[in-house]
Amino acid sequence: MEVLENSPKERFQVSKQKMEKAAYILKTVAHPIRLAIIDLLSQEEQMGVNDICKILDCEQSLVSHHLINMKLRGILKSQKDGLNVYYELKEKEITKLLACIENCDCNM
Amino acid sequence: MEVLENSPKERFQVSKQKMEKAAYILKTVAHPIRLAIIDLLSQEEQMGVNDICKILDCEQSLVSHHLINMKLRGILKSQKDGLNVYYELKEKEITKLLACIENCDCNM
DNA sequence: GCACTATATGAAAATATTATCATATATTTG
DNA sequence: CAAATATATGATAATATTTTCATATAGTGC
Repeated sequence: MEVLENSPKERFQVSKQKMEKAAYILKTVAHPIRLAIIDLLSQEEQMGVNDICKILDCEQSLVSHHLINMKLRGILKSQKDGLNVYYELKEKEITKLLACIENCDCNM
Repeated sequence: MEVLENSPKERFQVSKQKMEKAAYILKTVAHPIRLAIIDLLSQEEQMGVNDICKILDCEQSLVSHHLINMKLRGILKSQKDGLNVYYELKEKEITKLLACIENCDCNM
């Protein structure tokens, strides 16, 4: 049984923080290139920067920026092997977002 | 049995479009105020603009912009009753996004 | 019609995100 | 060590999003 309840103000603060965190994750991911990267990495486990560039038909530098940013924000991790850097999903849960959105036809 | 397969290029185009659409929805929603509104409307079914303003402690004009934008992009719908305008989720599925994100602790 | 309330609108300012380009760094190979 | 390759970096430009403010519109009650 729940005994300690938060005051309305506390509850508000808690939910505010929660929303900020959620928005932060969503923003990190709300971009076609980034979603495509996540999609690739949900199928492929690991992938080198150049492969990603080729598949997405995207400039190396742009892809690199996106990868690094997503890594910084805790969505990806990477692993170096010689000249190559392999990126990987840090948190596979994130792929559920894509599934979740696909189910949600927001009549567009 | 699937007979017609897409060519790699077609497949790429399809997935590109899918990612753009998904990103569009995610962007619409990836903001603390908007998530808070969605959260409220997942509990309350319908809510007037002013109530939302008060609960979120947010300027009327700002809230209105967010509401109208989300409506425009197919996340909300609204209903007028006298002076008041009541907003409502158009697609309840969208609340699953929040649940989905909460499960996904992207170590932050 | 006047005052009041609720909501919308639009322009401008403030911020944040994304793309591009030139170049740096690091690793491998010969 | 020079050349080649893969990736990262950083500044800037291009764009997009968010906030603010002033004001418009529209409905209610007197």
